[in-house]
Amino acid sequence: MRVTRAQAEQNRAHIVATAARLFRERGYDGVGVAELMAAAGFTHGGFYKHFRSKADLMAEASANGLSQTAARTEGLDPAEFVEKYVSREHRDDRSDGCTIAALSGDAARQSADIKTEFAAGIENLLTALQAPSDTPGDADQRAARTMVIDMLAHSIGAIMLSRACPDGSPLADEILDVCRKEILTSLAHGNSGQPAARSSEA
Amino acid sequence: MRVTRAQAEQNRAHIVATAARLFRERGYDGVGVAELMAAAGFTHGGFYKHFRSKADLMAEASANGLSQTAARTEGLDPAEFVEKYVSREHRDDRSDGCTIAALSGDAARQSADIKTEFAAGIENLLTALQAPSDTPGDADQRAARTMVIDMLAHSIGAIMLSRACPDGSPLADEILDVCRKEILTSLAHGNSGQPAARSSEA
DNA sequence: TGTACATCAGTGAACGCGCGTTCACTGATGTAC
DNA sequence: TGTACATCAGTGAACGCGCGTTCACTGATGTAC
Repeated sequence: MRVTRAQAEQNRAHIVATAARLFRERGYDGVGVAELMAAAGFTHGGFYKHFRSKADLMAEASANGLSQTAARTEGLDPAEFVEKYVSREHRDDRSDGCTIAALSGDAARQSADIKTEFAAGIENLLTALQAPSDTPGDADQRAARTMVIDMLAHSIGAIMLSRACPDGSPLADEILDVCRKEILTSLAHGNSGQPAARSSEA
Repeated sequence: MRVTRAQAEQNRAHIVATAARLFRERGYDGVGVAELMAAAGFTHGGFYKHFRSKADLMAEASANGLSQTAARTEGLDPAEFVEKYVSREHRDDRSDGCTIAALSGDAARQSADIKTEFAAGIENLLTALQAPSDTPGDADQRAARTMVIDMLAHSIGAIMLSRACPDGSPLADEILDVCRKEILTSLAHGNSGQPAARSSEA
Protein backbone atom coordinates (compact mmCIF):
# COMPACT_ATOMS: atom_id res chain seq x y z
CA MET A 1 0.00 0.00 0.00
CA ARG A 2 2.97 2.31 -0.13
CA VAL A 3 2.46 5.53 -2.04
CA THR A 4 4.62 7.93 -4.06
CA ARG A 5 6.58 10.43 -2.02
CA ALA A 6 4.82 13.25 -3.89
CA GLN A 7 1.45 11.58 -3.29
CA ALA A 8 2.22 11.28 0.43
CA GLU A 9 3.05 14.97 0.65
CA GLN A 10 -0.15 15.80 -1.18
CA ASN A 11 -2.15 13.55 1.16
CA ARG A 12 -0.59 15.21 4.17
CA ALA A 13 -1.47 18.66 2.84
CA HIS A 14 -5.01 17.47 2.22
CA ILE A 15 -5.32 16.22 5.80
CA VAL A 16 -4.10 19.59 7.11
CA ALA A 17 -6.55 21.51 4.93
CA THR A 18 -9.41 19.23 5.96
CA ALA A 19 -8.49 19.67 9.62
CA ALA A 20 -8.32 23.45 9.26
CA ARG A 21 -11.86 23.45 7.87
CA LEU A 22 -13.31 21.03 10.42
CA PHE A 23 -11.62 22.75 13.37
CA ARG A 24 -13.04 26.11 12.27
CA GLU A 25 -16.49 24.57 12.04
CA ARG A 26 -16.53 22.55 15.28
CA GLY A 27 -13.56 23.63 17.37
CA TYR A 28 -10.43 21.66 18.24
CA ASP A 29 -12.30 19.43 20.71
CA GLY A 30 -15.23 18.91 18.35
CA VAL A 31 -13.35 16.82 15.80
CA GLY A 32 -11.71 13.46 16.49
CA VAL A 33 -8.70 12.01 14.71
CA ALA A 34 -10.71 9.14 13.23
CA GLU A 35 -13.48 11.41 11.94
CA LEU A 36 -10.97 13.84 10.53
CA MET A 37 -9.03 11.16 8.67
CA ALA A 38 -12.27 9.71 7.30
CA ALA A 39 -13.28 13.18 6.08
CA ALA A 40 -9.93 13.40 4.27
CA GLY A 41 -10.53 9.94 2.75
CA PHE A 42 -8.24 7.81 4.91
CA THR A 43 -8.39 5.43 7.83
CA HIS A 44 -7.27 6.72 11.19
CA GLY A 45 -4.24 4.48 11.62
CA GLY A 46 -2.13 6.40 9.14
CA PHE A 47 -2.50 9.63 11.05
CA TYR A 48 0.68 9.06 13.04
CA LYS A 49 2.74 8.54 9.91
CA HIS A 50 2.16 12.25 9.26
CA PHE A 51 1.83 13.89 12.69
CA ARG A 52 3.27 13.20 16.08
CA SER A 53 0.01 13.97 17.86
CA LYS A 54 -3.36 15.63 17.45
CA ALA A 55 -1.93 18.69 19.19
CA ASP A 56 0.73 18.95 16.48
CA LEU A 57 -1.92 18.88 13.77
CA MET A 58 -3.94 21.49 15.66
CA ALA A 59 -0.99 23.86 15.48
CA GLU A 60 -0.28 23.10 11.82
CA ALA A 61 -3.91 23.37 10.75
CA SER A 62 -4.18 26.69 12.59
CA ALA A 63 -1.12 28.04 10.81
CA ASN A 64 -2.56 26.84 7.51
CA GLY A 65 -5.92 28.49 8.10
CA LEU A 66 -4.37 31.72 9.30
CA SER A 67 -2.09 32.06 6.29
CA GLN A 68 -5.07 31.42 4.02
CA THR A 69 -6.90 34.34 5.63
CA ALA A 70 -3.87 36.61 5.18
CA ALA A 71 -3.48 35.53 1.54
CA ARG A 72 -7.12 36.27 0.76
CA THR A 73 -6.75 39.70 2.35
CA GLU A 74 -3.71 40.76 0.32
CA GLY A 75 -4.64 43.58 -2.01
CA LEU A 76 -7.85 44.61 -0.25
CA ASP A 77 -7.99 48.08 1.22
CA PRO A 78 -9.38 48.29 4.78
CA ALA A 79 -12.90 49.29 3.70
CA GLU A 80 -13.11 46.37 1.25
CA PHE A 81 -11.89 44.04 3.96
CA VAL A 82 -14.55 45.25 6.40
CA GLU A 83 -17.34 44.88 3.84
CA LYS A 84 -16.36 41.26 3.24
CA TYR A 85 -15.44 40.42 6.82
CA VAL A 86 -18.33 41.97 8.75
CA SER A 87 -20.99 40.32 6.61
CA ARG A 88 -23.75 37.75 6.98
CA GLU A 89 -22.00 35.52 4.45
CA HIS A 90 -18.86 35.38 6.56
CA ARG A 91 -20.74 34.99 9.82
CA ASP A 92 -22.79 32.10 8.45
CA ASP A 93 -19.86 30.19 6.98
CA ARG A 94 -17.49 29.34 9.77
CA SER A 95 -15.85 26.48 7.92
CA ASP A 96 -14.62 28.71 5.09
CA GLY A 97 -14.23 31.89 7.12
CA CYS A 98 -11.52 33.52 9.16
CA THR A 99 -9.60 31.20 11.48
CA ILE A 100 -9.19 33.93 14.09
CA ALA A 101 -12.93 34.53 14.35
CA ALA A 102 -13.60 30.78 14.41
CA LEU A 103 -10.92 29.64 16.84
CA SER A 104 -9.48 32.49 18.91
CA GLY A 105 -11.76 31.55 21.80
CA ASP A 106 -10.36 28.03 21.74
CA ALA A 107 -6.80 29.19 21.09
CA ALA A 108 -6.87 31.18 24.33
CA ARG A 109 -7.02 27.87 26.24
CA GLN A 110 -4.45 26.00 24.17
CA SER A 111 -0.71 25.57 24.51
CA ALA A 112 1.92 28.18 23.61
CA ASP A 113 2.50 26.36 20.28
CA ILE A 114 -0.91 27.30 19.04
CA LYS A 115 -0.89 30.81 20.46
CA THR A 116 2.44 31.39 18.73
CA GLU A 117 0.87 30.37 15.41
CA PHE A 118 -1.98 32.77 16.09
CA ALA A 119 0.36 35.65 16.86
CA ALA A 120 2.28 34.99 13.64
CA GLY A 121 -0.97 34.71 11.68
CA ILE A 122 -2.25 37.97 13.15
CA GLU A 123 1.01 39.75 12.24
CA ASN A 124 0.75 38.49 8.67
CA LEU A 125 -2.82 39.69 8.45
CA LEU A 126 -1.84 43.10 9.83
CA THR A 127 0.87 43.36 7.19
CA ALA A 128 -1.56 42.37 4.45
CA LEU A 129 -3.96 45.05 5.64
CA GLN A 130 -1.43 47.86 5.81
CA ALA A 131 -1.48 49.37 2.37
CA PRO A 132 2.05 50.01 1.08
CA SER A 133 1.91 53.68 2.03
CA ASP A 134 3.83 56.02 -0.28
CA THR A 135 7.01 57.29 1.36
CA PRO A 136 6.38 55.45 4.60
CA GLY A 137 7.77 57.52 7.41
CA ASP A 138 8.01 55.89 10.81
CA ALA A 139 5.11 57.92 12.19
CA ASP A 140 2.84 56.98 9.25
CA GLN A 141 3.77 53.33 9.63
CA ARG A 142 2.95 53.31 13.29
CA ALA A 143 -0.33 55.13 12.71
CA ALA A 144 -1.26 52.65 9.99
CA ARG A 145 -0.48 49.71 12.24
CA THR A 146 -2.54 51.19 15.06
CA MET A 147 -5.46 51.75 12.74
CA VAL A 148 -5.29 48.21 11.34
CA ILE A 149 -4.97 46.50 14.72
CA ASP A 150 -7.99 48.40 15.99
CA MET A 151 -10.04 47.74 12.89
CA LEU A 152 -9.26 44.03 12.98
CA ALA A 153 -10.19 43.61 16.66
CA HIS A 154 -13.35 45.58 16.04
CA SER A 155 -14.35 43.39 13.08
CA ILE A 156 -13.56 40.16 14.89
CA GLY A 157 -15.63 41.26 17.88
CA ALA A 158 -18.58 42.02 15.63
CA ILE A 159 -18.51 38.58 13.97
CA MET A 160 -18.05 36.70 17.22
CA LEU A 161 -20.76 38.58 19.07
CA SER A 162 -23.16 38.04 16.17
CA ARG A 163 -22.34 34.33 15.98
CA ALA A 164 -23.13 33.87 19.66
CA CYS A 165 -26.76 34.89 18.98
CA PRO A 166 -29.39 32.46 17.67
CA ASP A 167 -29.28 31.86 13.93
CA GLY A 168 -31.40 34.42 12.14
CA SER A 169 -32.17 36.43 15.27
CA PRO A 170 -32.67 40.19 14.89
CA LEU A 171 -29.91 40.90 17.39
CA ALA A 172 -27.37 38.88 15.39
CA ASP A 173 -28.06 40.99 12.31
CA GLU A 174 -28.28 44.23 14.22
CA ILE A 175 -24.84 43.73 15.73
CA LEU A 176 -23.37 43.05 12.32
CA ASP A 177 -25.04 46.01 10.62
CA VAL A 178 -24.29 48.49 13.38
CA CYS A 179 -20.64 47.47 13.60
CA ARG A 180 -20.04 47.39 9.86
CA LYS A 181 -21.37 50.91 9.53
CA GLU A 182 -19.42 52.22 12.53
CA ILE A 183 -16.15 50.60 11.47
CA LEU A 184 -16.48 52.02 7.95
CA THR A 185 -17.29 55.44 9.38
CA SER A 186 -14.27 55.44 11.65
CA LEU A 187 -12.09 54.32 8.71
CA ALA A 188 -13.39 57.25 6.65
CA HIS A 189 -12.85 59.78 9.44
CA GLY A 190 -9.54 58.26 10.41
CA ASN A 191 -9.37 59.75 13.90
CA SER A 192 -6.64 57.33 14.74
CA GLY A 193 -3.06 58.20 13.79
CA GLN A 194 -2.99 61.98 13.62
CA PRO A 195 -3.37 63.58 17.03
CA ALA A 196 -5.19 66.75 16.01
CA ALA A 197 -5.52 69.23 18.89
CA ARG A 198 -6.65 66.83 21.66
CA SER A 199 -4.13 64.03 21.64
CA SER A 200 -2.78 62.94 25.01
CA GLU A 201 -5.56 62.92 27.56
CA ALA A 202 -6.09 59.19 28.23
CA MET B 1 -28.06 11.30 53.17
CA ARG B 2 -31.05 13.44 52.36
CA VAL B 3 -30.55 17.17 52.80
CA THR B 4 -32.74 20.15 53.67
CA ARG B 5 -34.72 21.60 50.77
CA ALA B 6 -32.98 24.92 51.34
CA GLN B 7 -29.60 23.18 51.46
CA ALA B 8 -30.36 21.38 48.20
CA GLU B 9 -31.20 24.66 46.48
CA GLN B 10 -28.03 26.19 47.81
CA ASN B 11 -26.01 23.20 46.60
CA ARG B 12 -27.57 23.47 43.18
CA ALA B 13 -26.72 27.17 42.97
CA HIS B 14 -23.18 26.37 44.03
CA ILE B 15 -22.85 23.76 41.26
CA VAL B 16 -24.09 26.29 38.70
CA ALA B 17 -21.65 28.95 39.90
CA THR B 18 -18.78 26.47 39.89
CA ALA B 19 -19.71 25.37 36.37
CA ALA B 20 -19.89 28.97 35.13
CA ARG B 21 -16.38 29.57 36.41
CA LEU B 22 -14.89 26.32 35.06
CA PHE B 23 -16.58 26.67 31.68
CA ARG B 24 -15.19 30.18 31.30
CA GLU B 25 -11.74 28.93 32.15
CA ARG B 26 -11.66 25.76 30.02
CA GLY B 27 -14.63 25.83 27.66
CA TYR B 28 -17.75 23.65 27.68
CA ASP B 29 -15.85 20.63 26.35
CA GLY B 30 -12.92 21.15 28.69
CA VAL B 31 -14.80 20.28 31.88
CA GLY B 32 -16.40 16.92 32.64
CA VAL B 33 -19.41 16.30 34.86
CA ALA B 34 -17.37 14.30 37.37
CA GLU B 35 -14.63 16.92 37.62
CA LEU B 36 -17.16 19.70 37.92
CA MET B 37 -19.09 18.00 40.72
CA ALA B 38 -15.86 17.27 42.54
CA ALA B 39 -14.86 20.95 42.24
CA ALA B 40 -18.21 21.85 43.81
CA GLY B 41 -17.60 19.34 46.60
CA PHE B 42 -19.87 16.48 45.52
CA THR B 43 -19.69 13.11 43.82
CA HIS B 44 -20.83 12.91 40.23
CA GLY B 45 -23.84 10.66 40.75
CA GLY B 46 -25.97 13.41 42.24
CA PHE B 47 -25.60 15.58 39.18
CA TYR B 48 -28.77 14.23 37.58
CA LYS B 49 -30.85 15.00 40.66
CA HIS B 50 -30.30 18.67 39.74
CA PHE B 51 -29.96 18.74 35.95
CA ARG B 52 -31.39 16.72 33.11
CA SER B 53 -28.13 16.73 31.19
CA LYS B 54 -24.77 18.43 30.88
CA ALA B 55 -26.23 20.51 28.04
CA ASP B 56 -28.89 21.84 30.43
CA LEU B 57 -26.24 22.90 32.90
CA MET B 58 -24.23 24.53 30.11
CA ALA B 59 -27.22 26.74 29.31
CA GLU B 60 -27.93 27.53 32.95
CA ALA B 61 -24.29 28.24 33.80
CA SER B 62 -24.05 30.52 30.77
CA ALA B 63 -27.13 32.46 31.85
CA ASN B 64 -25.68 32.74 35.33
CA GLY B 65 -22.33 34.02 34.10
CA LEU B 66 -23.91 36.47 31.69
CA SER B 67 -26.19 37.99 34.29
CA GLN B 68 -23.22 38.37 36.62
CA THR B 69 -21.42 40.39 33.95
CA ALA B 70 -24.46 42.62 33.45
CA ALA B 71 -24.84 43.12 37.20
CA ARG B 72 -21.21 44.16 37.59
CA THR B 73 -21.61 46.63 34.75
CA GLU B 74 -24.64 48.40 36.18
CA GLY B 75 -23.74 51.94 37.13
CA LEU B 76 -20.54 52.19 35.09
CA ASP B 77 -20.44 54.73 32.31
CA PRO B 78 -19.06 53.47 28.99
CA ALA B 79 -15.54 54.84 29.54
CA GLU B 80 -15.30 53.21 32.96
CA PHE B 81 -16.51 49.96 31.46
CA VAL B 82 -13.85 50.06 28.74
CA GLU B 83 -11.07 50.81 31.22
CA LYS B 84 -12.01 47.76 33.26
CA TYR B 85 -12.91 45.50 30.36
CA VAL B 86 -10.03 46.14 27.95
CA SER B 87 -7.36 45.57 30.57
CA ARG B 88 -4.59 43.09 31.30
CA GLU B 89 -6.32 42.08 34.52
CA HIS B 90 -9.45 41.05 32.67
CA ARG B 91 -7.57 39.36 29.84
CA ASP B 92 -5.49 37.31 32.28
CA ASP B 93 -8.41 36.17 34.41
CA ARG B 94 -10.79 34.22 32.23
CA SER B 95 -12.39 32.35 35.09
CA ASP B 96 -13.65 35.52 36.76
CA GLY B 97 -14.08 37.59 33.61
CA CYS B 98 -16.78 38.22 31.07
CA THR B 99 -18.67 35.14 29.91
CA ILE B 100 -19.10 36.55 26.41
CA ALA B 101 -15.37 37.02 25.93
CA ALA B 102 -14.66 33.60 27.41
CA LEU B 103 -17.32 31.53 25.68
CA SER B 104 -18.79 33.25 22.62
CA GLY B 105 -16.49 31.23 20.35
CA ASP B 106 -17.86 28.03 21.87
CA ALA B 107 -21.43 29.32 21.99
CA ALA B 108 -21.38 29.80 18.22
CA ARG B 109 -21.21 26.01 17.85
CA GLN B 110 -23.76 25.14 20.50
CA SER B 111 -27.50 24.58 20.38
CA ALA B 112 -30.14 27.30 20.13
CA ASP B 113 -30.71 27.00 23.93
CA ILE B 114 -27.31 28.38 24.66
CA LYS B 115 -27.36 31.00 21.92
CA THR B 116 -30.70 32.22 23.26
CA GLU B 117 -29.13 32.67 26.69
CA PHE B 118 -26.30 34.60 25.09
CA ALA B 119 -28.66 36.89 23.19
CA ALA B 120 -30.58 37.61 26.41
CA GLY B 121 -27.34 38.19 28.30
CA ILE B 122 -26.08 40.56 25.61
CA GLU B 123 -29.35 42.52 25.71
CA ASN B 124 -29.08 42.86 29.48
CA LEU B 125 -25.52 44.06 29.18
CA LEU B 126 -26.53 46.60 26.53
CA THR B 127 -29.25 47.89 28.83
CA ALA B 128 -26.82 48.15 31.73
CA LEU B 129 -24.43 50.13 29.54
CA GLN B 130 -27.00 52.60 28.23
CA ALA B 131 -26.96 55.41 30.72
CA PRO B 132 -30.48 56.50 31.66
CA SER B 133 -30.39 59.42 29.24
CA ASP B 134 -32.32 62.52 30.36
CA THR B 135 -35.52 62.97 28.31
CA PRO B 136 -34.88 59.94 26.20
CA GLY B 137 -36.30 60.64 22.77
CA ASP B 138 -36.49 57.73 20.33
CA ALA B 139 -33.60 59.04 18.27
CA ASP B 140 -31.35 59.43 21.31
CA GLN B 141 -32.24 55.94 22.48
CA ARG B 142 -31.41 54.42 19.14
CA ALA B 143 -28.15 56.36 18.94
CA ALA B 144 -27.21 55.24 22.44
CA ARG B 145 -27.96 51.62 21.61
CA THR B 146 -25.90 51.81 18.42
CA MET B 147 -22.99 53.29 20.31
CA VAL B 148 -23.13 50.66 23.02
CA ILE B 149 -23.42 47.70 20.64
CA ASP B 150 -20.43 48.93 18.71
CA MET B 151 -18.37 49.62 21.80
CA LEU B 152 -19.12 46.20 23.25
CA ALA B 153 -18.20 44.31 20.08
CA HIS B 154 -15.04 46.39 19.83
CA SER B 155 -14.03 45.63 23.42
CA ILE B 156 -14.78 41.93 23.10
CA GLY B 157 -12.73 41.70 19.92
CA ALA B 158 -9.80 43.37 21.66
CA ILE B 159 -9.82 40.92 24.57
CA MET B 160 -10.26 37.85 22.40
CA LEU B 161 -7.56 38.81 19.94
CA SER B 162 -5.18 39.56 22.80
CA ARG B 163 -5.96 36.25 24.51
CA ALA B 164 -5.15 34.30 21.34
CA CYS B 165 -1.54 35.54 21.53
CA PRO B 166 1.11 33.90 23.71
CA ASP B 167 0.99 34.89 27.37
CA GLY B 168 3.08 37.97 27.95
CA SER B 169 3.86 38.53 24.27
CA PRO B 170 4.32 42.13 23.08
CA LEU B 171 1.55 41.71 20.50
CA ALA B 172 -0.96 40.67 23.15
CA ASP B 173 -0.31 43.86 25.10
CA GLU B 174 -0.09 46.04 21.99
CA ILE B 175 -3.54 44.92 20.85
CA LEU B 176 -5.00 45.70 24.23
CA ASP B 177 -3.36 49.10 24.57
CA VAL B 178 -4.14 50.22 21.03
CA CYS B 179 -7.77 49.17 21.25
CA ARG B 180 -8.38 50.65 24.69
CA LYS B 181 -7.06 54.00 23.53
CA GLU B 182 -9.04 53.94 20.26
CA ILE B 183 -12.28 52.87 21.91
CA LEU B 184 -11.98 55.62 24.53
CA THR B 185 -11.20 58.15 21.81
CA SER B 186 -14.22 57.20 19.76
CA LEU B 187 -16.39 57.37 22.89
CA ALA B 188 -15.13 60.88 23.55
CA HIS B 189 -15.70 62.05 19.97
CA GLY B 190 -19.00 60.23 19.73
CA ASN B 191 -19.19 60.12 15.93
CA SER B 192 -21.89 57.52 16.20
CA GLY B 193 -25.49 58.63 16.59
CA GLN B 194 -25.65 62.02 14.90
CA PRO B 195 -25.40 61.74 11.09
CA ALA B 196 -23.72 65.08 10.37
CA ALA B 197 -23.74 65.82 6.64
CA ARG B 198 -22.79 62.37 5.27
CA SER B 199 -25.34 59.95 6.66
CA SER B 200 -26.83 57.49 4.16
CA GLU B 201 -24.16 56.28 1.79
CA ALA B 202 -23.57 52.66 2.84
C1' DT C 1 18.09 -1.55 -17.82
C1' DG C 2 16.92 -5.42 -14.65
C1' DT C 3 16.81 -7.72 -10.24
C1' DA C 4 16.77 -8.04 -4.92
C1' DC C 5 15.82 -5.88 -0.97
C1' DA C 6 14.73 -2.22 2.36
C1' DT C 7 11.53 1.39 3.23
C1' DC C 8 7.36 3.26 4.70
C1' DA C 9 2.29 5.28 3.65
C1' DG C 10 -1.75 3.37 4.57
C1' DT C 11 -4.86 -0.40 6.88
C1' DG C 12 -7.68 -2.06 10.54
C1' DA C 13 -7.78 -4.25 15.06
C1' DA C 14 -6.76 -3.29 19.65
C1' DC C 15 -5.09 -0.54 23.90
C1' DG C 16 -6.39 2.10 28.14
C1' DC C 17 -8.95 5.95 29.50
C1' DG C 18 -12.35 9.39 30.54
C1' DC C 19 -16.65 10.79 28.97
C1' DG C 20 -21.98 11.39 29.93
C1' DT C 21 -25.40 8.80 31.93
C1' DT C 22 -27.88 5.14 34.79
C1' DC C 23 -28.91 2.68 38.86
C1' DA C 24 -29.44 0.35 43.43
C1' DC C 25 -28.71 2.04 47.73
C1' DT C 26 -28.51 5.14 52.06
C1' DG C 27 -30.45 7.75 55.53
C1' DA C 28 -31.95 12.31 56.97
C1' DT C 29 -35.93 15.21 55.70
C1' DG C 30 -40.66 16.13 54.95
C1' DT C 31 -45.46 14.63 55.55
C1' DA C 32 -49.64 12.39 57.31
C1' DC C 33 -52.07 11.00 61.21
C1' DT D 1 -46.27 17.03 70.03
C1' DG D 2 -45.03 12.24 68.74
C1' DT D 3 -44.89 8.29 65.67
C1' DA D 4 -44.77 5.83 60.96
C1' DC D 5 -43.82 6.15 56.44
C1' DA D 6 -42.76 8.16 51.91
C1' DT D 7 -39.57 11.11 49.67
C1' DC D 8 -35.42 12.27 47.56
C1' DA D 9 -30.37 14.59 47.70
C1' DG D 10 -26.32 12.51 47.62
C1' DT D 11 -23.18 8.15 47.05
C1' DG D 12 -20.36 5.15 44.40
C1' DA D 13 -20.23 1.30 41.18
C1' DA D 14 -21.26 0.30 36.60
C1' DC D 15 -22.92 1.06 31.59
C1' DG D 16 -21.64 1.75 26.64
C1' DC D 17 -19.09 4.72 23.84
C1' DG D 18 -15.71 7.44 21.46
C1' DC D 19 -11.44 9.37 22.33
C1' DG D 20 -6.10 9.57 21.19
C1' DT D 21 -2.66 6.40 20.41
C1' DT D 22 -0.15 1.92 19.29
C1' DC D 23 0.89 -1.99 16.60
C1' DA D 24 1.42 -5.98 13.37
C1' DC D 25 0.72 -6.21 8.76
C1' DT D 26 0.52 -5.14 3.53
C1' DG D 27 2.45 -4.18 -0.71
C1' DA D 28 3.90 -0.59 -3.89
C1' DT D 29 7.83 2.60 -3.94
C1' DG D 30 12.56 3.79 -3.67
C1' DT D 31 17.37 2.21 -3.62
C1' DA D 32 21.57 -0.50 -4.35
C1' DC D 33 24.00 -3.33 -7.35
